[in-house]
This record gives sequence, C-alpha cells and structure tokens, in this order.
Amino acid sequence: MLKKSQKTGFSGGHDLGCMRMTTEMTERSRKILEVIVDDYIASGEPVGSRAVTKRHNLDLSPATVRNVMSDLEELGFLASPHTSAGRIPTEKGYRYYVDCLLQLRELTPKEKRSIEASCPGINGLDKLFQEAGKALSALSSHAGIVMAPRFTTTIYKQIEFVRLSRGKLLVVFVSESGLVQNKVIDADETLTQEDLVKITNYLNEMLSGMNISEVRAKISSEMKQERHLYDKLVGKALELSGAVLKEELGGQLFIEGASSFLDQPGIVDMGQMKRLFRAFEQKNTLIDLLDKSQQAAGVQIFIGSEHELAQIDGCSLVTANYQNVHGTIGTLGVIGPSRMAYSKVIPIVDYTARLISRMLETGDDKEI
Amino acid sequence: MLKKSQKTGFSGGHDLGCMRMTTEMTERSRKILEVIVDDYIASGEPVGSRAVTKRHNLDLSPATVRNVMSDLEELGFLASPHTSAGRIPTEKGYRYYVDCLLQLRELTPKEKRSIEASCPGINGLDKLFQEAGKALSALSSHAGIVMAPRFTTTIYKQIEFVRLSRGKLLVVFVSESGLVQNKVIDADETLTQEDLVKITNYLNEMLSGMNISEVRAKISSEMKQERHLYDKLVGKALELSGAVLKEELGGQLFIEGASSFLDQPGIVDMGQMKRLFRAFEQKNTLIDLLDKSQQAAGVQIFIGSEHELAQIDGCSLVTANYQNVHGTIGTLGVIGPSRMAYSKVIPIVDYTARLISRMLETGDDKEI
DNA sequence: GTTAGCACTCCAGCAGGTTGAGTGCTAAAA
DNA sequence: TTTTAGCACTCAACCTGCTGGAGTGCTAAC
Repeated sequence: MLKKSQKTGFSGGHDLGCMRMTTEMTERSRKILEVIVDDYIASGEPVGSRAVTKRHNLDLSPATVRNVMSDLEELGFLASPHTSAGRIPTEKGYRYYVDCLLQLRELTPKEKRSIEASCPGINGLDKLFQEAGKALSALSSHAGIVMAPRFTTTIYKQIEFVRLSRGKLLVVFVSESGLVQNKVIDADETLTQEDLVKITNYLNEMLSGMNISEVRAKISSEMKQERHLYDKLVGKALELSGAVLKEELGGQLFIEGASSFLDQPGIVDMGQMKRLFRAFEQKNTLIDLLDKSQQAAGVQIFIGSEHELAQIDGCSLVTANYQNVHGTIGTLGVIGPSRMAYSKVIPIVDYTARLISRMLETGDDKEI
Repeated sequence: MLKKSQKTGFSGGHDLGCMRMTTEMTERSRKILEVIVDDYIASGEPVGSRAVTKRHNLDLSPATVRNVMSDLEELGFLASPHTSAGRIPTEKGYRYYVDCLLQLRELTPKEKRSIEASCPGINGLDKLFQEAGKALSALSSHAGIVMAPRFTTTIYKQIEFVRLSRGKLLVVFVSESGLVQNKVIDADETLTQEDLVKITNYLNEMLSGMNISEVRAKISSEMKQERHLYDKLVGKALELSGAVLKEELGGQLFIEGASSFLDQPGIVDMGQMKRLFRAFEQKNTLIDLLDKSQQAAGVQIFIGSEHELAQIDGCSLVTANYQNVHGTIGTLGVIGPSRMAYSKVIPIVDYTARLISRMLETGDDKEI
C-alpha cells in the first residue's frame, strides 16, 4: 500500500500533472491544501483559516494561512461560496489532492473480511456481481456499481435450445466464465426435437472456445459459404444462432445502495438528485462511461465534470477493472459525491476488483 | 369500464364498508368529499371551502361547504394541516373515495398502444417484466412494480448442466413459461460428459410437467427409496437437482421509475424518502406484501398505513395479478404517494395485468 | 516572510409586522 | 330547519430590520 509523499498517480480524464504545478506550489501550500480537503471531506463545511491552524498544529498564524489560501484560490484549487465563508475545494483541487497529496488508508482486516464475506463463492455470476456491489456500497457508504462482462468479451461455451409453447424457442447461451444469457425467439414448428439436438451439437462443436466476435464472423462466413451446399438443418442452425447473437446483450449494470445519496445532510439541489437517480435507472450512459474506463488499468478516478455526464454532475467515480485469464472483462467501482473519502474508497474498490478477479480466474474463493 | 355512481368496490386491507357510512353521509357531503379529493390530487394543496364552490358549480355558499367539511372532518375523512389551511383527505378519506366515489377513466387508445408497445413480444421473461414495469411507471408517473412468478408456482420443463472450470457446474433450469434460473454448484470431478447427459435425460424424463413442489417431493422420495438400490448415477442426479431446487429462487421484483418519487414538488420528509428508497433496494419486505395481495383477485388498493410497511408510510399501492393457464402466478402494480390519481392508475394497472396474462397464456402478443 | 489588528462582508437567526387564505361562530334570511 | 352573510380569529408565509459570529482582505508592524 502506498505511503505518504509517494505519488499515487491515479489517472482520470484530465492529466493535471502534479509536477508541473510544483513551481507554484510550495511544500507548505501543499500541506494546507491537503488539510483543507481533508477537513472538508470530513465535515462538509467550508474550512476557514483559523480551523486550519487549530486542528493541525502547523505553527502558522491564521493570517499566513489566509495568504496561502488566497494563492490557492487564484490557482483554482479552492473557491469560496461567499465572502465570509471558508474555502471549499474545486474539482481541480480534488484532482490535485487525489494525484499528489492523498494518503491511502490500509483496509482493516475486518473490512477485508467484510468484502470477502459478501462474495460467498460463485453461485451465479449475477448474484456475485450484485453482492459485490452491495459490499462496495456498504463499506464506502456510497453507491456501489458493477458492470458485468460485455458479451463480446466472453468465450463461447455452450448453447441450448428449449422448446416453449407454439413456435417459441428459448435459447440459453453460456459463456466460459459462467455468464448465462437467454432469449426467446420465434422458430418454425417443423423442427423436431432431434433436429434441435443435432443443431445444438453442431453449433457447440463448431464454436466452442471462440470469443463472440469470432463466433459472429464464423457464423456469417459459414452462412455465405454453405447456403446452397449442405443440408437444410445446418442453415437452420446458423440462422438460429445468428438470431441470438446479433444483439448486443450483456454489459449489464448493477447499482447498489443508490439511496446513500440521500444521506447527505443538506441536500443541495433536488433537481440534480433527480437527474442522478434517473441516470441510475437508465444505466446506458453510465455503461458508456464505464466502458471507457475499461481501457486503462488500475484504479481510475473521475471527478465532477471530468466525465462528461451532466446527469451526474458533482459526483465522482472511482473504478477498477477486474480480469479473468483472458484479460480485463469488466469494471466495478463506487459513485458518490465529489466530496468523498477517497483515501478510504480507493482501497475498497481496488481490493474488491482484485478479489473478483481472483474468483473468476481460479473459480475458487477460499484462498485469497 | 365502470361508470359513475356504480360502486367500484376495490378491496384493500381494511373494509371500511361504504354502506355503513351512508346514514351519516348525504349525497351532498359525498359530492363535496369527492370534489375535495379530486382537487387535492390534482393540486397537492389543501382545499378550502371557497375553492370547492368556485371550481365546481354546486350552488352552495362557502359557508355551507364549510359546515359540511367540518362534519367530514369529524367523521375522519378530512384533516386540516393547521387552523387556517384548507382540508386534505385522510387515509380513511382516500379509502372512501376509492371505494364509493371514484369515477374510473377509460384508457385512451394511445395509452393502450403505449402499454402494448412496451411489451414487444416475449424475448425473455425478465425483459418483459422489466418493460412492463417501465410502462406502468411512464404512464402513471409513479413507480412501476412487477413481481416475477415465484419459483414454486412454475412447472418443470427442462434442466441442463454445463461444466465450468474445475469442479464447478452450471445448472440451468427452465420452467414451462420460459422462466430461466441458473446457479453454479460444486460437483465432484469424476462425472464425465456422458454421465451429465444421462443425468439430464433421467431428470427431464422423470420430472417434466410437474410443479416445483411436486418435483421437490419426488426427488426427496426417490432419494430415500433408491439410495441403496440403483446405480450411483441416479443418486448423483438426485443430489444435483436437489441442490439446485432446495433454495427458494424467484419471486424477483422489478421496480422501475422509483425516481418519480423525487418529482413531488415540496418533498416533505427526507427521512421517509430515504426509508422508501432503502425498501426499494432491499425488496424483500415489498415481496412479502405483494405475496399477500396475490391471494385476492382483481385490482387491489392499499392506502397509506393499511399495509403494515412502515418503510413506505404515506404511500399507496395499486396492484393486480396476472395469470397463465395454470392460474395466478404473479403481481404487478404501481406504487406512489397516497395522493395519486387513482382514476387513472387503476385502469393502467388493470390493463397491463390483462395484457401480460394474455401474453403468457397464448404466447402471442399480436392480437389483444 | 510572517503576524497582529482592523474594517468589511455576508450568512444565520431572531423579532416584529403585514398579508392573505381559511376557518368557526352567530345571527339573519329563506 | 336550512342556508347564507358577516365578522372575528388563527396561522403560515413573507418581508423587514437587527444582531452576532465567522471569515476575509488589507495594511502596517515585527
């Protein structure tokens, strides 16, 4: 775990470059910025010069601190809600804090155990993701968010057809990691049970072990090639599987503990709260955002308007990817107000992502 | 559709008995109560005597209306927030209104089409329920709520086993209505692929067409009976299926559009809002409530504290059941503040429940 | 460069006054 | 007997002016 004065270097949308600033930022002003952000995160109240000197014995007078704060405001790290309130961090201020000043907390064994206990073995991936989201939420006191693997990144394992009432066919698709997708499609009724078995075997043999992009390509090429040659059943098989896989399934998003947003003492803007909850309901904008964060490795932090989602304005997002043996397949994290305890949230997200990765890689959750 | 002055007779927790009251309630006081409730539902503001006479030409002076309102308050149908505000309906007032005064609106063809359009054929039951919830929410401007069929009411159709990594087995269970449940279980690695096929065939042959309670009983009795007699594979099959079915799965709850609760102009009590959203997240208390409402037929209305859920205090719930050929299997409805437009919401819930029933019965959504 | 002092600003809270909506009561009218 | 008009009363909502406190910016001294 990172120690003080090491650079944490979390990347987000912007690269503020915490080095570029050091010409203007003395060690002292850094310390003061840190104290202010810490204080504000803890209290939610604007921080005044006197509070800075009092709570952390800096051997400086309030007047001196005021001068530094004034500089910090000019640099864009702080802002005052009004003349005679204290200062609060700007987004830029949070960014600098996270990039250069943050001292991460170790997770306590109790917290680790708490996360582990929430993921009681894999019995159904959906369940696992949901529980992970709940754990993230419970420990961070913000909303936990888990994006299930996108369909395209999964590996074909098996397909099954179940005949429902008249002309309806349930197709169950299973990926290697245990992700299950199902869909009902229309199918002509001439297909017998044996036909279905043959189709199943044919598809499973041909496609097993491919990822979904490959599967799509394969089906498409086979369809062209074999249209007039082989027997009708093969054509049917391709048609059915094509129908199932043509849609972009998956990328399912689990959001847990969204109600923690209502815990903020004085809810500032009800309109924003509405937009936020609506974004949680629609999910697709969030999915896009998480897709982006899936490009980079490690813990990523998006502060305020760094993500372009106007709907979740004023919120920050801490994410990390999880992997299986084939590489990164999904993203999880915490979403909360920009004023969140990053030092606590980051290790939680990091640890949870690693835990999920291990579980998906080994299929074993006992030994971490 | 019901017309004015017919009794609607929706039942809820309490039976106020709209007849017992008529000794005290004249035609005129009924009319005034109706106007007040209508007005309050429309405006959200306490209704004064003058507003009653103005907006609905009753040929009565405000003073007369005041006398009647005073009576209605004494009877417990109205309450005043404070001395010089108008009156608002009590829960009892809503109950009387819903039972005796309500004039249901017909759905417009546009609304019907809107509901139908939201359920674009069954491609996956989960998806269907979710979309139905969204439709309920969109049309009612409140939260839509759909409870998927409980596992115990479903009919066994098919079971499939898919081998995942080391020792993990994915079990996919399909019910006759197309409900899919999957679960990962541990299984010893000695089972070959052929063993699995045999197990699958054995189970599907033995259990097909039974409901889940029967299936459980059957497995249990078979296990006792055959433990020492037949080959090991049968025992294994029973063991596996038992592991899958022993849990109470299903009863999944879809809640859509919860954010509409935030649309209320002046949010009264933030604490209540929190409790509400937390109840939506936990779901199980709501599931219990909906389970209860599944006993009775037709549209059911729970107003305010008639349901015992303190968490959703001040909210009303309008529900209806949906059926397939085997009878009632699930519940859907709308949950919103007690001050909701019942005349609009009730037909929406009713129509949606019928639509879902038809779709589940015929497997065809074209012709309604 | 740092600090003390001072004037200034602004929010929060409180008291007092006003307005308007709505009520309850009473006495007169129907 | 029922309905209505009139009047006094109440109370929330709003505005106002006032005060205290927290915090700032500036300047001059250390």
